[in-house]
Amino acid sequence: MTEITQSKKAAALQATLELISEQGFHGTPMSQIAQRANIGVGTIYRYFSGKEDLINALYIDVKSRLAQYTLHNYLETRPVRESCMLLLRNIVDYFLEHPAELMFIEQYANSPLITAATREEGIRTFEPVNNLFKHAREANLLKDLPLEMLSTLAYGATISLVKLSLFGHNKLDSHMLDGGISAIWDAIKR
Amino acid sequence: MTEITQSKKAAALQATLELISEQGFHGTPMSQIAQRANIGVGTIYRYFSGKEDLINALYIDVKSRLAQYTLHNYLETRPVRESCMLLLRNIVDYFLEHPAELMFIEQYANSPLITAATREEGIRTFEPVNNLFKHAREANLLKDLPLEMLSTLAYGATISLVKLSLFGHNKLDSHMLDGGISAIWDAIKR
DNA sequence: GCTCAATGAATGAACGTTCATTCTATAAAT
DNA sequence: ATTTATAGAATGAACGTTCATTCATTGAGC
Repeated sequence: MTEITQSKKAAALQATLELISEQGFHGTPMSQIAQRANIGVGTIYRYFSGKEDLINALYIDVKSRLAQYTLHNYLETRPVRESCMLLLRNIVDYFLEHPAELMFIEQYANSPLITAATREEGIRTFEPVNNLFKHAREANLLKDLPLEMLSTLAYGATISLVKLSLFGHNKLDSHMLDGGISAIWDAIKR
Repeated sequence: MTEITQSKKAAALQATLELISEQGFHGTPMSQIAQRANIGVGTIYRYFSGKEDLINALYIDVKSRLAQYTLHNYLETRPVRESCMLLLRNIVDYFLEHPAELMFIEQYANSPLITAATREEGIRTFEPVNNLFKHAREANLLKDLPLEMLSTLAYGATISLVKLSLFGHNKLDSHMLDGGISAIWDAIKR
């Protein structure tokens, strides 16, 4: 596969992300995706077996990019609390810079269009992040609640913080975001 | 409008809720909605001007039922902290009993299908709930962060708690849910 | 007999997917 | 160096299906 053909595949994924995050899966025709990507409709079917395959590939793509950025600047050697808050701040920063990714992930994380296999692969990309939570628990820094619950609470609150900044009446500055993240830490800390 | 026709309108809304929460707006045909509601397709158009009107009416319907139940057992005379946690617990209980409502609200709260007017009307139904947060702030019980941010954090975390119980590997018992809500209170309390 | 709620067949627009064809780039032959 | 052959990437018109919406018809209540 040459670089040019790779770029067509990538263009299809990017167009799908933009359009589906605004109009939804059933609301965006393949013809529109092709138009936005500046490629022929048929070309999409060279790289993806159909519309459902396209959205599953996009899911993996977006989720792995998020997982990678979440560990941005992370150093094993820093205190656990600091690392946890950095991690949440990275999630905030990533989604503030990539709102279409946020809308897409939020809409399709629990959708029947995403296959079980795709979902599992998406979870696997987040293992390094989960390991950090395990360290925090082992250091006795977290509440006596299931680890899954603590990470879910933190993630849910973090997403709502991003949405507030993006869609609220005025976006939040960096200091305000840190205040929110600190509040989220209070929720999970022992 | 007789009781029978009222029941047809309600049946249409209920069928729309069930199907759209599973299949999405563009994924559920009007014909299927009619079939599920045991009414003719044309009948829907007697009560709603079209598919978009139908989903907007449903949005108001669901949101007002949630707002009503959120104040279940609420007494002005109780301590503010207790009231706040009751309120969050009511949201949890309501959505655990009505998962289709949860999926619907989550999918369409930020959708372009919901008009600005509908959205505003939905917000208005939650005014009594927001007033409780204002009381908590005036009593100096909350963090020095914007009120909108605190309520958003609490709501986001609460929703994620419900989702964990509904879709997690094992649902959470009442005591566990209270533990989660207590953690959420820690996030917003001073 | 009149009114109006209720119906679902009919309609035309829009959809996902296919595939015969064109285009492009590299290899082989001279 | 030039021509020819081959492979497979790219295309979009065409197909069959599905959809939201309409409306002529039916039937229940008064």
